[in-house]
Amino acid sequence: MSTWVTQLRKGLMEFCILNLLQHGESYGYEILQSLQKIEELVVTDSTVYPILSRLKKDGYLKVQVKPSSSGPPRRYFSLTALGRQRVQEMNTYWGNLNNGIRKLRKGKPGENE
Amino acid sequence: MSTWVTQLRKGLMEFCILNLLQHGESYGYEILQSLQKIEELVVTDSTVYPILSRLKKDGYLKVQVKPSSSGPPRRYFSLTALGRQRVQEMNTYWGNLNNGIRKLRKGKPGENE
DNA sequence: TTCCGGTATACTGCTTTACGTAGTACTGAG
DNA sequence: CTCAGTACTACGTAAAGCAGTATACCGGAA
Repeated sequence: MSTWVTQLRKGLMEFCILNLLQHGESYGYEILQSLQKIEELVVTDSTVYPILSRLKKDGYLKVQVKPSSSGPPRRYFSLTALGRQRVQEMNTYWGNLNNGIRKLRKGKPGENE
Repeated sequence: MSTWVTQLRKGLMEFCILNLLQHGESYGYEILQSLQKIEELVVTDSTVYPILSRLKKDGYLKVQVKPSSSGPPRRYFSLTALGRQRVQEMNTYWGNLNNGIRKLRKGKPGENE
């Protein structure tokens, strides 16, 4: 992966995972596969698991372990209230950021106020 | 600045600066001020200068020093052919990335193919 | 005139943080 | 026993940002 993309992803994978979990609980391995389906978001498990731990530690996710009939028990993660709020804020910021960048591309900022 | 934003910006500031320079040459201090005008892109000079050095070292920018009547000489940066190509690619990637994230938010990826 | 403070302009060292590679480990089915 | 499913960790790397440095010019005070 180009080094730029690696850098660009910082913070972004966390953002993606939180957005994914808005659709309902999921576990690491499944999240990983969901992300594989979008070319620009392909990641490895060593990226996903640390993010999940971090988000849990910070109170954005909660875990519930459930047995799997096809492997070790799954750790299902779901958003806490704090987590839902966080995604909201992140989505807002992401939108603004995109607007900013669009402005930047259109013309020098300040030329349109 | 929230730590998330700091991380999110990795790779992004470089992207922004290259896009800015598509409008014509500019020097560090001026680039800095152009970015200040967009709330989400406010940055300090200690972020901008290293990026400019890096981009020059990698052949994406070229420099031309010109005297200033109000301070030390300015180092004007402008895109090289390679640089122009790079911005192009980055913009494409950025567009795809946004699509991917939009998909992620709409529904679990894979549910719409 | 000389000095001084402020602004324009440029740079660097060090810290912090997240992604990614590589490696480990355990469970259940065939 | 091997393979897929599932989870985790150690370590290296690279970019953003804080804090500090340095130089050129200008306008006002002494």
